[in-house]
Amino acid sequence: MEQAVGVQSGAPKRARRAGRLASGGAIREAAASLFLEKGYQATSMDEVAAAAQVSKQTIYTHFANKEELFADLVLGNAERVEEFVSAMARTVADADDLDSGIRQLARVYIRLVMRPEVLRLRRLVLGEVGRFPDLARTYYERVPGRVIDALTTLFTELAHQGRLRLEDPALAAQHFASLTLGIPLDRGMFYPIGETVRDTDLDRMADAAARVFLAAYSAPTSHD
Amino acid sequence: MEQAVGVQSGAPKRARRAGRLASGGAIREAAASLFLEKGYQATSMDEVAAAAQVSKQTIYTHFANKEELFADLVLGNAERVEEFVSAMARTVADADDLDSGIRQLARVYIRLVMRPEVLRLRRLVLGEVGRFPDLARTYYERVPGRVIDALTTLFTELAHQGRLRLEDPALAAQHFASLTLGIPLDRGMFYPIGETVRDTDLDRMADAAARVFLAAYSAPTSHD
DNA sequence: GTAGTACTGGACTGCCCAGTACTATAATGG
DNA sequence: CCATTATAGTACTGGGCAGTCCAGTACTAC
Repeated sequence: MEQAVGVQSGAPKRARRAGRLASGGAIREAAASLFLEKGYQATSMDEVAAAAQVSKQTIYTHFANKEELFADLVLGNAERVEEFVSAMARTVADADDLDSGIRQLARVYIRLVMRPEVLRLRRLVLGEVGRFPDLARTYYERVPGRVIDALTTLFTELAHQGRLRLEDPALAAQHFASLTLGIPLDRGMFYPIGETVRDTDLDRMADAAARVFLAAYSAPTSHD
Repeated sequence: MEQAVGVQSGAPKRARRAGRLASGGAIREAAASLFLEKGYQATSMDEVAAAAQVSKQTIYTHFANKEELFADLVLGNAERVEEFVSAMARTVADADDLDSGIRQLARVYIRLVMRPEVLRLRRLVLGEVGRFPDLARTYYERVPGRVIDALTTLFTELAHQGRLRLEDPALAAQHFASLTLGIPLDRGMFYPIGETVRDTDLDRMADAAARVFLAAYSAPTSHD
């Protein structure tokens, strides 16, 4: 039972990466692709190493273990929500009137959430709620929860301006989010990717959601 | 390497089950509990056998393999949706007026979906979309999709009676479902069980959803 | 009583996987 | 030119798990 005799004579088959620690990015990418595709348990560290064209040992110099790699993927892009949050405020501010602003807001929102990688990430996190409950909670707070908070702030402002009529801005934000995402999201979660809804259909649904929202919340003596 | 010498001398430690095939039920129950608690991959057949107080071999006489046991759990209670579907129609028919009927409908709907075992089942199915895409699709069609269909039928009827004003009953059904379930469901999916929302809070949310729905869809010259 | 059936209990096979150990090689910095 | 560091490559450990096999036991029907 000889072990690690180490008479390696093979020629180097793989180009070294240029920069220091540059393989960290490749590992992240490979892990993201595999986890999102196959799930946490079904993805082995050997597969990640192969996909990243990296040795398994290298993964373990960048990440303590599989769980940490997973958490990095789930929360890694959470800051990018801020971009969307500020884009939301601009969308409404730049609109000609409130109706078209709300309609446009619904359109960008639903397109953001229905992106295949977002749906896959949601599935991934939900599937592991049992194993990583804290991660799921943190993800919810930082991503969908953050958007709801931003909507609440936005609607509070619009109510102060007399452009929306509402008592509870948080509730209105939830109603807007539910109406906009609603069924497409629920359905999209259950159906495998590749069956993405067409953009024109998403726009139609967003417009319908905006119509219902405005019927309940637009100020009676607004323009139009 | 002797194998299966078979000098079993232990006394029978476990009472035999009375009826023929009675252990099938015990296996189903144990599997449901474990799968819903820990997920598909993290649950071993040995655990199921132990929880059902049944030998592993017995499981394999009732179910061809782990996958089939899983599918049985996911789709096993799908027919029970019909009970809810007919209860829905009755809820509205029995109500004093349309507003209270819709409000009551929202209340029973949200309570149905927010039950912990429903949330867990949804998580379980979503987490395995990658492995069992057909199962996820079938589950969606038979359970949440079935409810949407029933709502569509109901709203079509109410529109014919002149009690709702709508062009697209399917869209209205989706809006009703989204408004009612919406955020509580989304949030409930991400947060571990045990943090169930109080019934009074659910009622408050249901009433608010009904209010928005009626603002957009109730016929202008209705009673009240 | 005899045959059939449902079951127990446990061993066993074959496989997979997270994480580690160890040696060898390339790039970088002094 | 040498030391350090990141990396490759690969074998290995320790463990788990699906599914099978087999010997033996209870219960039922005839």
